[in-house]
Amino acid sequence: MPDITRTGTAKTETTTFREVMAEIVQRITEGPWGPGTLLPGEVELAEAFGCSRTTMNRALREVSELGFLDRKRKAGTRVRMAPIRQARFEMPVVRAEIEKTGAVYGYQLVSSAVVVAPEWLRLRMGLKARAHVVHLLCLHFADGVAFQLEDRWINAGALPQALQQDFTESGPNEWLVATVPFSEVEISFLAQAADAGMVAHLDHALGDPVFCVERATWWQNAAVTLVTLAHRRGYRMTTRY
Amino acid sequence: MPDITRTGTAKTETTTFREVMAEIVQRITEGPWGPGTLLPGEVELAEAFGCSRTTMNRALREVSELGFLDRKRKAGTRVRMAPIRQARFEMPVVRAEIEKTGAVYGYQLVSSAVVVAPEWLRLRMGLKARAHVVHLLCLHFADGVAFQLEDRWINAGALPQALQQDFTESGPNEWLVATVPFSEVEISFLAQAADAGMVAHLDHALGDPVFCVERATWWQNAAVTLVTLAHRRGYRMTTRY
DNA sequence: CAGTGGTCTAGACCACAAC
DNA sequence: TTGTGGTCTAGACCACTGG
Repeated sequence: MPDITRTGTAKTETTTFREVMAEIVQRITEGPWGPGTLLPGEVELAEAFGCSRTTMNRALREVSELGFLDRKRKAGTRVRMAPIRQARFEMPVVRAEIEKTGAVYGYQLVSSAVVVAPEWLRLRMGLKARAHVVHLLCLHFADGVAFQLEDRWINAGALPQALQQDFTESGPNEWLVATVPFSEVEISFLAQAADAGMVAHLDHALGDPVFCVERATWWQNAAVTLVTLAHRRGYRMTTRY
Repeated sequence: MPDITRTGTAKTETTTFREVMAEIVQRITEGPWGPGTLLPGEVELAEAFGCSRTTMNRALREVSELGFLDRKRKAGTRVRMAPIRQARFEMPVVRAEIEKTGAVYGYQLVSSAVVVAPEWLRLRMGLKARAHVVHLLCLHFADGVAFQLEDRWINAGALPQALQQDFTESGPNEWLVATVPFSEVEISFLAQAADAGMVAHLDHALGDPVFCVERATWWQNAAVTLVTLAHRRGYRMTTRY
């Protein structure tokens, strides 16, 4: 057996953990390692693949993160009976999402007000009684056609700068990500019946099914903002894996 | 903020990469490393944190995967101006989703038929003309209440066993994941108006907004199955990060 | 061209969990 | 108790890319 190890200058390319990953995935999806198979230990695999245990460990760890493997100490590495079906959606800023399709992005502030938080919002975000919030309605256009209606609440207690901010030229989202960049987020996808606001600004009839994304944001345990993004007819959020 | 530190009472004197991660994330979110900051090199950081460069590399890599950092050779490691907003949804098998809430899972086959694929399906999945498909309607219950309506098409050309399979006792999903375990998947989320089938089996009125998940699956470039999962009223798909 | 991250290695100790 | 994965280390070479 010729020496294939890393220092060799042979034509055999160095064994990288990505190659090992690829081989493992292939053995799982097409090869001999069907669902439920118990894989050999790391040491044995490393020998068989001609790499160090460290490299094999990384390969197995990453394949595991892809959802194919289940790893437990002492129990070993086992091919999952069913892969972990996890969908990963990138949530770009609306502007980027629209411009990526080649369309021209447009923005319009529909309404802006400072109000006392309604009760449902206080409960939803954990606000104090009589907390003041900024309530915004904004429209995002793709090539002049309404694409998304943004209904946003900003907690003025946590973010008093929002009271002074001017949202007539650019949306609150872009201002927020620059101001409160890293925060805890809860995202929901849901189907909603079109209300008057959506009918007025999007191409919907009253009661039409509307695909909505709701995003609540906290920063250092304080509620920052809650936003509902209503999309135009036929919108779908898609991903592959 | 996700809990990065190891669960349990790790008391080791050695600096683990999770601790390093936690510290880095804290410096980014609350500390001195605001958006745009250029971090010191790995070697310098490793010294400062009292760990090896390998460990620091792993910590930085994982923080980077969380979406906080942007790493480039020669350019160095920089704090992102805006975090990568990505939502990650786990898509459990319905049974698991229902049983996780403590409810009792129930299943019922509504209808089953072998038909020639309609044109829209042929186009959607890339099937040959006159391809035969199995068309199933199934119901999933939580504590006896209809939870999800499954409208599934299976390509009999790619999966002839489906023609013999009996789906009266358990759903096609569980059979499929055991038969075609790892495949390429396209998932869409959308809002649909309730049709007659949904009205008949779920608690919907005609035209009600229904949250649907559509999943198309291929295996080795052959279309396997297309399924639409219609959910009951008020269903939301939620995730935190 | 040179600096930074990307990765590999060999060896070691440890934590968890199955037996 | 013991086997398996989890992780750390020190040192090394390499690949990409900014200046």
